[in-house]
Amino acid sequence: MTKRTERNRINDPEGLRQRVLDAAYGAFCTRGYNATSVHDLKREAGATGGAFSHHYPTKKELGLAVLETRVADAVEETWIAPVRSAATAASGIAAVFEAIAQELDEQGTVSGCPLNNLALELSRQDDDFRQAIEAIFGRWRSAIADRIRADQDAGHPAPPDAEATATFVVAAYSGAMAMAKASQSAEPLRTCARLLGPMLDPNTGSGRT
Amino acid sequence: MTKRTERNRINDPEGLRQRVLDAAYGAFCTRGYNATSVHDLKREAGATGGAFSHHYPTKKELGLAVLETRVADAVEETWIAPVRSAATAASGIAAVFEAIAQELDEQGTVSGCPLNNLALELSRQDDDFRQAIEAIFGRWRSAIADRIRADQDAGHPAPPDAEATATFVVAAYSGAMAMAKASQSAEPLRTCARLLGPMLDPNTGSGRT
DNA sequence: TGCGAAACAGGACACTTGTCCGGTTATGAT
DNA sequence: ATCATAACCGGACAAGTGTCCTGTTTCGCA
Repeated sequence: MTKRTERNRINDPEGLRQRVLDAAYGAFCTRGYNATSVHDLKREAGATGGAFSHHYPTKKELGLAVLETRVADAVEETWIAPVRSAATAASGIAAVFEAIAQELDEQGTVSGCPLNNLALELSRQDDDFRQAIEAIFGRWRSAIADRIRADQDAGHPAPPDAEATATFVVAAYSGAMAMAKASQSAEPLRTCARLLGPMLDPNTGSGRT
Repeated sequence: MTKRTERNRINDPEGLRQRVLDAAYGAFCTRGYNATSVHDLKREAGATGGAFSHHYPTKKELGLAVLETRVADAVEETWIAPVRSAATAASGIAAVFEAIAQELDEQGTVSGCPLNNLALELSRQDDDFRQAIEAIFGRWRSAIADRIRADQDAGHPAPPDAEATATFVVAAYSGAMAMAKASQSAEPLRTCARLLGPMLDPNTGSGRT
């Protein structure tokens, strides 16, 4: 009785899992976790109910998977790797700010920082989410702090307190992105990058007065 | 035959409206807009369905009312008024950071900045929300910029670009609060306040090296 | 005192939410 | 070829979602 359906189905568990993760990551970033229904995700990922809940039994498990894979990777690729491989912490951070600002200009709309979006929405909703988010924030901050310490050791001009400065950089970026989202403009990002620069490289501080 | 019910009902439209606003403000701050159902709000505010939708026909209208009254007032009271009446912009901003950090320590949990929470959740969900949020951000930033300009005019040590600095202060606070929420600790707030200080009052910058 | 409008009561309404279930198909090891 | 298991199908399910509707009660005003 179910003979008439397409008889060339193949199992692709990993592929389906990735499609679901991609759909969920995109939806969570633009619409948010609570505003996204699993029904929408099934449709966008092209997954049936059975397959969906086979891989991700609950929405929460999917959310954690999105955080630990997609969101963590995004932070790694857009922040950690560029800062680590830059000439100095100051130049690397400035480059990241500018790259993201340009990206926002190109695509016209501002969805905000994925980590920050989910952090504010889910930190108090569930402690498992909170811990996953805190861990990503921690790695982000540590990567910047490591880079500043490397500058210090190499004799480059660098702020004295690496850990505190790293916290400050992450905060300035997160807040700038929040304002950018509210105004749908990359301007707050560029403004903050400009004021952050002299702080990271004390030598360039007294250029304009 | 509804005679048996309590026959001493009195109409208190303004009081009910305030109770609903209070309940909604509290719920939106701690749980978020989308995670809060109107059913919960009815119960918490002690309002029946009829009364509720008489004053706030849709959830969106209630959300906008919460933004324009409660959230706007909160920003006014905790940020704008203290900064305006402080001796200098630097001291006022430092005092606000510390006051909020102490408040977080006392109550144990960190729900985050109400404006920021709603900004990230609703800015892309509905443009009416976005505009209301952007307006509050604008007033917040302007108040700080005005205070910096007043310092400049009075000959106090002050950063040169008042508008940009104001944006930076709001961003640093918003981001610090996001990290505070993720870590459930006031420490990011204090760290950022400490690094922000020398920037607002250039004279205290070279104290420690 | 009467009357129209506002305030409120309480439930109906259609729809969506997330999860679960019995059955079917594919796949790898034997 | 056999068989256990993972992968997948498609719909059922109860509980909730936001909104609306018909009455009833209160209240300002003439």
